[in-house]
Amino acid sequence: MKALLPSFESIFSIDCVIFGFDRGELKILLIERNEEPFKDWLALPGYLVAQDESIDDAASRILHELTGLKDIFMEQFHAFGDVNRHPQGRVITVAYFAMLRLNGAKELKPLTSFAKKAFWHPVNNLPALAFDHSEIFEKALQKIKRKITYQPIAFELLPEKFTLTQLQTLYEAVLNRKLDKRNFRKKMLNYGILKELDEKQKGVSYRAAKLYKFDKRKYAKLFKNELSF
Amino acid sequence: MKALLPSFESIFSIDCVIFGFDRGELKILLIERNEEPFKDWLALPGYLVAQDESIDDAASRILHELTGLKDIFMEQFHAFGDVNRHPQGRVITVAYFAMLRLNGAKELKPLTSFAKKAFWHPVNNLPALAFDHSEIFEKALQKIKRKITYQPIAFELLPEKFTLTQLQTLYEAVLNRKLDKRNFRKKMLNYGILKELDEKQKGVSYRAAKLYKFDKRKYAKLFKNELSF
DNA sequence: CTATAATATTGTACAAAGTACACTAAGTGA
DNA sequence: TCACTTAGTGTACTTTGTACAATATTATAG
Repeated sequence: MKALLPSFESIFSIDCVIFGFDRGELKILLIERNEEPFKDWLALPGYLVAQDESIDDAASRILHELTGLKDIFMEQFHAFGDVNRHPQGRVITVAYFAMLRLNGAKELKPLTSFAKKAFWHPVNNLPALAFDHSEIFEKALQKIKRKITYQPIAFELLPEKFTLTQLQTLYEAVLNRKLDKRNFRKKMLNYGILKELDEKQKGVSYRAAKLYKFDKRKYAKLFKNELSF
Repeated sequence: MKALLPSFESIFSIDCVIFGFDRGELKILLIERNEEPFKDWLALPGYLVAQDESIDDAASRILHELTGLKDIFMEQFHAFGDVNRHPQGRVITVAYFAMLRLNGAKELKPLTSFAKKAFWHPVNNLPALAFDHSEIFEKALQKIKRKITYQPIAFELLPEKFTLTQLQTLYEAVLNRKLDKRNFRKKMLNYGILKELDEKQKGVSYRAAKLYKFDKRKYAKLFKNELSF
């Protein structure tokens, strides 16, 4: 397909901010770059969009190629288009985020040589990242902080069965502040979107907590109502 | 500046959804196109991004060239990147929105021949728009519906001095539902971000209402708190 | 078996915010 | 001065948010 107006052509990329939650810590997925510019630097998984793919498709493909992860639902959140954000030319990027449960200890394995490796890194103490990726990450963090207060995205980060304490720890990690235990439970249970299971936590050396599941049906009914913290 | 990886080049555009509020009606700014494709169709103001301008700068420039409007603060809200959204080739677009007061009866006058004219159109009964612009508009409308519930964007749509009834009518137009007068006033006045003036409405053939101003100082203090409707 | 250590679980009183609802006041103009 | 139109106001009730601490349960060590 021939472009119409060559003087307006730009290079276009996707960057992904993938959040995970593991042992009480919020993490994001980084790659170590294997190509210039910023060779050997840490960066968000990101690459160029081809002409024959939608940006949503490109996001899925790129994440897969750089990390091995497939079938991750990502949501677009911002385009970054400063002229000099890429040292070698004009590159506009659209950033996506996703939330991911880490329980399966999913294998991370780049499928291309563009990334040396992919790995999880705690969001606290992030090192300097390539390009404007630190800025992109910050914007994503702000986005999920807001979003967790009105949509049940937290459940995407937890294993299917979880305890209320785990849920609370996650909220605290994202919001970066302590919440009151009794009030948190009251509020969560009141929403009626948790299903209490007959099972209990296993393998802990203290009183085991009840396990819960997120009840998608009930949530769908309440969809217009928003949560707030 | 030479592009690095020619096979990844795309054309890149900006589209603007500019909301205005006039005589109780929510409106948006449209242009009539003067170029193929979609010649003579109505469309959102939008054009291509040059290689040497940031996307934010491009948005301001494009709005100015197509409508004559200057110094409008726009906020980016979504990128649209389906492969076939433009009939003649791959064009990725980033959409911006803004809120504008129409009181000054600002003159709309395209500076380029790309648009025959620019004009306000009520958001109800919008005609079919060029490209995927109807979809872009819908997304913008959803965005401001959400946003008006937690940020005082309503004030950008009203004249500097306004009555509480005008403010309420605006909220009702954006949210597309009736609100209770007493509760609305109680809530608004409670936020403490309105300054009551010594003036009254003029030129009405019934009891004149008090005029208010939005108090930016007080709002800034409360910035972390959000409104909700 | 008992004691200890660790976390799970629970309730109440108060404050703040949301909601439903209808009459009186003020200004205009005939 | 009367009729019309919109401005302006309050109360009772419900819901939600918030501050705060003691008891229950289980695992493990001795």
